[in-house]
Amino acid sequence: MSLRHGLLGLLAEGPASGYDLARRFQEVLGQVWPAQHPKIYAELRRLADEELIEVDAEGPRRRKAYRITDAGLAEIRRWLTTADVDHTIRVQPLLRSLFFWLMDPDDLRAHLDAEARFFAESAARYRIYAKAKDRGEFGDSPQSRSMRVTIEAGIRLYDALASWAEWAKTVPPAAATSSDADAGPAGR
Amino acid sequence: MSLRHGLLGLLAEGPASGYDLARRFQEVLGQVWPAQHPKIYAELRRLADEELIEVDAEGPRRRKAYRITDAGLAEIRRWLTTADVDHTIRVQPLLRSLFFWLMDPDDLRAHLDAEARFFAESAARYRIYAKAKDRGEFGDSPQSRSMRVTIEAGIRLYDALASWAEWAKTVPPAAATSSDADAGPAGR
DNA sequence: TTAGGACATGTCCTTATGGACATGTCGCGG
DNA sequence: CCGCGACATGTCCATAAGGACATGTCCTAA
Repeated sequence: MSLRHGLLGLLAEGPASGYDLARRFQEVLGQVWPAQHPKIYAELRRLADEELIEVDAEGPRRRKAYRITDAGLAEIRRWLTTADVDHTIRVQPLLRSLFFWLMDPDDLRAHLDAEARFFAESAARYRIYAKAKDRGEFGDSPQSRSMRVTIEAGIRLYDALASWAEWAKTVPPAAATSSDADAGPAGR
Repeated sequence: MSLRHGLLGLLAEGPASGYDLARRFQEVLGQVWPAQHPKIYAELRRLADEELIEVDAEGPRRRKAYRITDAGLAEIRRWLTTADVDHTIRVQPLLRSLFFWLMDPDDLRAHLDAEARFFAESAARYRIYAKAKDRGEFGDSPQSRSMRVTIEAGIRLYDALASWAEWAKTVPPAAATSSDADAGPAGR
């Protein structure tokens, strides 16, 4: 359950409404931590019940901005320092790659081309963010520095995946010269 | 819902029981695609209901081995070639890094040390697998080649994260010289 | 003045995931 | 022959996540 702490962390930067948070989540973490608004509104209510956040202001259109409380700040800090990190890397392309041997070589090449392109584009997108930050467009607050660190992770991860996809194209699907006997259920 | 296709893919390599599949999932994909046995058994039953797999043999201790059917093979191939890839990279350390500014610098350094160590160890673990495969310990079937590709992704991803964590340690937490005025709710 | 788009918050249902708990079998070593 | 560890399969519950559907407001431009 990291959404909870994601929200607390974002609220630590300053008051925001559920709508704001949904947008920020989508923008900054869309590729990394998807969260749709129903989940966010529900979680905000729960956080408010537990007094980790409180209503800061009510605006037009039923807008309700929340502010983090001292208890909330303590909780996010506790999470950051004492809670175990979940090291699971849930990346579907990795799962798929286990089964590449089931694919027609031409389909596979096309697939890897598309994947490499996608990863490279994602890396480029994060690079643009990083450049903007390095130019000072987001100021130089501690928060923006942390964002820069997150962005760097995105760049490195997507670069790694892009180069992996390129490399994967160079791996021949099966032993080229020797016995091709045991095709098993995969035989076409 | 990729567990379904994960199971189909593993069964495409040959018959296996739920227990076997749970072990393989844990072994090969433990860090990437966690799946505990209750889910696996339930999904196998559903797959059998839809006749994408069928019972291959029953052994001692209620052991039931499943075999993929032609329909199942067609389904996994369909998934691999036509289904959209989910490009979400669900990595909790990235989410956490957005909030590093909330951490005490010493805690953060210790945290990044531990993270770097963990990522480097994971990369090393995958490297050992890769070496074994390259020495021919897993034979040279198409399946093992795909596994080699998956392992390579693991290596590159963990290397990227390890170097990122090292790099992150070199980022000063905030503007060193200039104004340190607006501490906001984060002020200690 | 009115239609459309961005703002803003929700309900409801289904499926997924994690984790605790339960049950029983087989083989082996002491 | 008895106990233990690996084998093997499940139920049950709580929470998380995804996605469809619903509702209404405010502002702006045609």
